[in-house]
Amino acid sequence: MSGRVPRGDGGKPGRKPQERALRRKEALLDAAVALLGEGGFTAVTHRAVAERAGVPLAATTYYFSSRDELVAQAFAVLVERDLRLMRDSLTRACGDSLDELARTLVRTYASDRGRQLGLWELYLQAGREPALQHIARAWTDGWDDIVRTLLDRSGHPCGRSEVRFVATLVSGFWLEHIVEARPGALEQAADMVTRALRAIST
Amino acid sequence: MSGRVPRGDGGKPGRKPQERALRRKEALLDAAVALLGEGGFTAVTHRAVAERAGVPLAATTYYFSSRDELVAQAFAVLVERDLRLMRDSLTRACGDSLDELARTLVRTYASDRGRQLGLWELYLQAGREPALQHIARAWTDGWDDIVRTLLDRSGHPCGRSEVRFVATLVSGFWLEHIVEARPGALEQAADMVTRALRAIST
DNA sequence: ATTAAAGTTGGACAAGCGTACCGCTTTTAT
DNA sequence: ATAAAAGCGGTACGCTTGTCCAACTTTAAT
Repeated sequence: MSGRVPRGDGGKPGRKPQERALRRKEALLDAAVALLGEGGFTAVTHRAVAERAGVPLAATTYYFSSRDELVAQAFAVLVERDLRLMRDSLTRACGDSLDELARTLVRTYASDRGRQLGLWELYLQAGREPALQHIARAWTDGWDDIVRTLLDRSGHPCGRSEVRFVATLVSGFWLEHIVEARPGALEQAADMVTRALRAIST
Repeated sequence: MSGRVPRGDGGKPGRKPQERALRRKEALLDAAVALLGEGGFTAVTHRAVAERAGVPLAATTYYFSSRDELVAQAFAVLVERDLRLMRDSLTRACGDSLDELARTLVRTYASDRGRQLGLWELYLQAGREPALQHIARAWTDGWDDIVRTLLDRSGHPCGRSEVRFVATLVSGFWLEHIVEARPGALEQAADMVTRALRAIST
């Protein structure tokens, strides 16, 4: 038999993967992530991903055993990148005042609508596919962690419940803004978050 | 030519639609709504809807000019039913205490996971398809209205911002619970909502 | 040098999809 | 009665999809 199954990750040593192959797999994931942001879940097809990554169609089935696995890995990458971007953006500018803090929280969420839509789409998909569950939870946990760090550093340390409170509220406003794009929603959200912060800091 | 286009809604009088046809269209919408809850957006195909409704395939294209329109109308029906169910359930049991109010708010959200998943799925889809925008907004507005009514009747009247605050918070917790299904999430959510209500009632 | 694994690829397959056609029956206004 | 509109539905077209296969080349351990 010829070379099937690049690495099920749990088998015998065999040969070590070649560098070019790793780059190809990465390119495929990048393409999948980009497509997911542009056209959503249904846009991530084998052919579209392959063409975008500049590789032949058959390469997609060589590196990913199924479409579900490709989508799952793309979801994981997307979550990882999103959390890092959010962390970087939030830890940089960090004012002391509650109002400024709220404004920073809300503003950061407002970048790259397509990517965020894709992210939420996959998050929702996790409600039906158990294989995506742990990635969805990792997103929530990571976001909670960022909010906690931010609150701590701003001189408003608080418990788990309060963190969940702020994180969920911001996520909720964010989702609404991404989907409905109502004018002035961002400012209102910032006001509400300010109020929430004031509520938990007493 | 024979009978094409049942009613573009905006044309000449022509003939009035027959009763059996209306029931059929309703059956198709019911089937679409059910399928959307069971299998999500992608499960709503012409063939699946037709089979479910007990009508031949061609009937779906007769009553709906395209799949997008079928999905859009199913979305509208789903929103309408959801809001009514929520309104009925909430206005019935209506305690006075903040804690009881919060618990009622959260508990009501916890019914029929599949239907809720489908609803959120379509809501998110509205972020990409402008045709769905007004339905998504109707859902948000309707939910806001229910929350306002509930707060008013419980002796905690408040302004628009405060209503948005509570509505978004509850929706956020709800969405998390539907997707991630973490144990104890409902109780935590109720506590947080209680805290939020206390924050806005002072 | 040999050999087996890994990587690579064009092409094909069955299945499912949205949609359109067109002959047919039923209703209804005249 | 008659004709037009509306309802009806079997069938098929063209397309996209996920997945697979068999042959080929490259890599690396022996």
